[in-house]
Order: sequence, then C-alpha cells, then structure tokens
Amino acid sequence: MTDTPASPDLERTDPVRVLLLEDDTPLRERFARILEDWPGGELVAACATLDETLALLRQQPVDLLMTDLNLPDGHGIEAIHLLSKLYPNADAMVISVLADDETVLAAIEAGAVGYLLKDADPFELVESIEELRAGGSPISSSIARILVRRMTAPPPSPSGPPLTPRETEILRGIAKGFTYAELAEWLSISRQTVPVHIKNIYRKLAANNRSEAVYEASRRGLIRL
Amino acid sequence: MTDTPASPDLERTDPVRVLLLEDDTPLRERFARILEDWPGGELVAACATLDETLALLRQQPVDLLMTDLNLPDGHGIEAIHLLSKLYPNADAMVISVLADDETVLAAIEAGAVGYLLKDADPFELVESIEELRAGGSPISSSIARILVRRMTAPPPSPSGPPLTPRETEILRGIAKGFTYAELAEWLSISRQTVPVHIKNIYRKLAANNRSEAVYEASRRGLIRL
DNA sequence: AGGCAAATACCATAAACAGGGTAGACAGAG
DNA sequence: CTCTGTCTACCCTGTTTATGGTATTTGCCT
Repeated sequence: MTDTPASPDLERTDPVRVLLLEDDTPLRERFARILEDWPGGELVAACATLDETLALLRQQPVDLLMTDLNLPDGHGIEAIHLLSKLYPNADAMVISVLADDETVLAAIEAGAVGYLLKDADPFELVESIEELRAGGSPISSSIARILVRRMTAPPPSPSGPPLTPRETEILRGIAKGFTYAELAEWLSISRQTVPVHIKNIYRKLAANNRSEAVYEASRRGLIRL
Repeated sequence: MTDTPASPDLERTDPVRVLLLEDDTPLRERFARILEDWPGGELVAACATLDETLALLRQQPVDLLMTDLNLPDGHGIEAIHLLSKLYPNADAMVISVLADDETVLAAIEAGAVGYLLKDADPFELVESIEELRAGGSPISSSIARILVRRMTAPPPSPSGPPLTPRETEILRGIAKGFTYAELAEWLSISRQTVPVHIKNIYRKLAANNRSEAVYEASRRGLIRL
C-alpha cells in the first residue's frame, strides 16, 4: 500500500494524509492548492459536502482533517466526530467564519484541536498545520478568548445566604457521610452541638435533610467536588 | 492629570498604559524597547521584581500587564491577581517559558487572557498586544493545547460500577431530599422497595448514607447539578 | 455599659433511615 | 431451557436524624 514502510514512529517522515472539507468552491480550491504545495503532507481529497467526507473517512485513513463548519448538507462537527472515532490519533482543525461561543465549544468538545478564522492567510495556514503536527493548538485569538472566558467564568452562583465557617465545615463533613458523633469528634465539639449547626444550614439552604443540603450546596458552589 | 479628557470610551484613543514585569535584565530591556516603540501604548514602567510591581500597581492605574511568571521574589500570578482586583478592565498577558499544565491553568484562572512563550519574536509580541486590545486572546499554540486538553478531558470519572436507570432515578430523588414514602409515590413503587434500591446504590458508590451517596454521585458526574 | 447575634452546649422525643434476611416475576445471556 | 441480574415486595431491629426547648460564652455594635 504505502511506499516507505521503514521508519516506525521515531521521525514523522510519513507524509501527513490531509482531508479538506469546504463547501465554497473558490475557497476550497485555494486551500487545496496551499495544501498541495505543502511539502509535509499529502492531500487525500478536497470534499465539498459532509456526506462525501464521511464516506471518504470510512474508506481510508486520514491524519489531519481541515474542515469548515456550516455545510449545505450538515455540520462539520459530524466529520470531526467520525474522524475522532475512526482515527483517534488524527487531528482536526476547523477553518470557519463561525465564532459564536456555542459553535466553538461544540467543535472543541468534538475533538478539534485547531480553530482558525477564515481570514487567515496562506502562510498562517501552513504555519498552523505545522504547529498542530508538533503538538500545539493553533487557535485564532478571538476564538481563544472564548475558551479563556469559559475557563474563568465558572463561579456559577456564589449567590445566596452566606454560611458561617463553622457551618461550611459541618457541611463538608455531611457531604462525606459523617454522623453526628463523627462530626463532633472531627470538629472537637459536643455531639449535641452538631445538629444545631446542621439545622441552621438547612434553614439557609432551604433544605430539610442532609442529602438535599449537599445537593443544594454543591449546586451553589459552596463546596468543592 | 491627563491630557485628553475628551473622548469617553467610544474610541480607545487614550494610550494603553503598559506595565512590564520581567526579572531577566536583557530580556526586560528588549521587551521595554519593543513596547516603547509601539505607538498604541505608553510604557508605565519596566519592573524586575514582584514587589516593585505590586507597589506600582497600587499607585497608578494600568491597562495592560505583561508579566513573566517565575520571579526571584514570588510568582507573577500574584501580580495578575492584584491587577484584576484593582483594575478589572485591565488585561494581563503572560510571557514565560513555563508551560506546564498547572502553571498555565493557574495563570488563566488568575485572569490572564494572553499567554506567549518567550521564543516569540518582537513582531509577534506587538501583534499579540493589538489582538489582545481588540478583544482576542493571543496564546501560543502549545499553550492553547493545554486549554483544549482541559476542555475535552472533562469526562471526570465515568468509571466505576454502572447504576441502573432505576437507581439513577432514586438517586435524583435522594438528592432532592425525598423520603422513602415520597420516593415510593414519585416512582409509583412500594415504599418497601425503595430502601432496596438505595442499599444497592450505597454498595455501588461505596457510601453509607444519603449525603455521602449524593456527594459521590455528583463527584462522579452521575447526576447533574 | 448595654444589647444583640453567633457559636457553643445539653436534653428529650418522634420520625426516618440502614441493614439484615427472604422471595417472586421477568428479561436477556448462555 | 436454565441461569443470572434486575426490579419488585415484605418484615424486623437497632441506629441516626430532625426538631423542639433552654442556656452560656464570645465578640461586635450602638
């Protein structure tokens, strides 16, 4: 099948098998030219539709998928999903104009490791591919901002009535399944004092028992998981 | 105080006040030269130590902090923290050789929106600043890969013993604080059957009571919050 | 100083729970 | 067809909670 079955995996001398998916013909041909000129890889095919791509993926292995997202017959994320499923070691790079949070996050979660906006120039494209093959994630800065926001946003709901430090400690203990006696010994207080704190926790969390309190507390981000 | 109090915030005509923190003198001077030559901003100061930076931040407002991470008297993340606290609208960009997951994620969570490796060339540096001021997150591809990994890794622990659908339902009810009787009515089963399921849940989750079960289940991602 | 809220502590009781054993119905796997 | 796993159901007993009331100490605020 292949020409050089020699070198194992020490040096990636094998050409990278690239599959391109882009429905816009002028753009596809432009990208195809760039990829054909790239010495590091071999353009397996340049598809215009999702179906075509899915069929091709099933027929032959691919190392790198360069794909658009909004396609006439579906969503590029499907191609990424299939790629990840069939060839887990392959990489997927998105080249799209879509930059809304939902789309970007869906693509990343589907397995895309690169994400370029379509205004990227040819040099940037080739450079990005090489970065990607080197283990990096070339991502346009406006796209990267979405990822950063997602990672720093997480304080979901520091809202609600505040818990005293003592109550927070008790709450952690409750989550770990401690009984009155265990909580009392753990905090070095009387066994009879524990239920008082717990009752206050219930009131503040609008809970009526331990499991509901744990549920509410973790939902409100009051305790770590 | 300032020279042009005219234009409000419509157009960012005000120069960007930049603070540089880099302990290595040759590198700091090189960066400082680049920043001074950059027409879009004004280099407030070029610090060599963390203390110096923290003091300066308290004295005067800054729009952009360019910082190293490993410093002789502390960690650059502290500077990012203070910047975010004092001037929430300011941006922080990391320029470091550190690229381990822990450091990168800590920097991002501290509020850094840009992260360049130190091998970036002057052109890339200026370009990155402009992308950052435009609302993007310039991030070196190898750093971005860490973020992508973090976002796609999240299957926290689909591990362990599987719960039957019935047990999952029961578990949700437990989390909501239902009693035996309420669970029985909710699921239209006998009150005596409920504890059997619960007991099985305890066994599978290695829990001994409701709150511990809820804690374990939410920790393992078996129930939504 | 006086007043107030929080945290601490103790007691008592009814309700709920955990865990033990036993067993029938039913579906899917071998 | 038999075996296994699951869901269902019941009983019993000891333990744990939930909740009521009351009181002391500490620290904060007026």
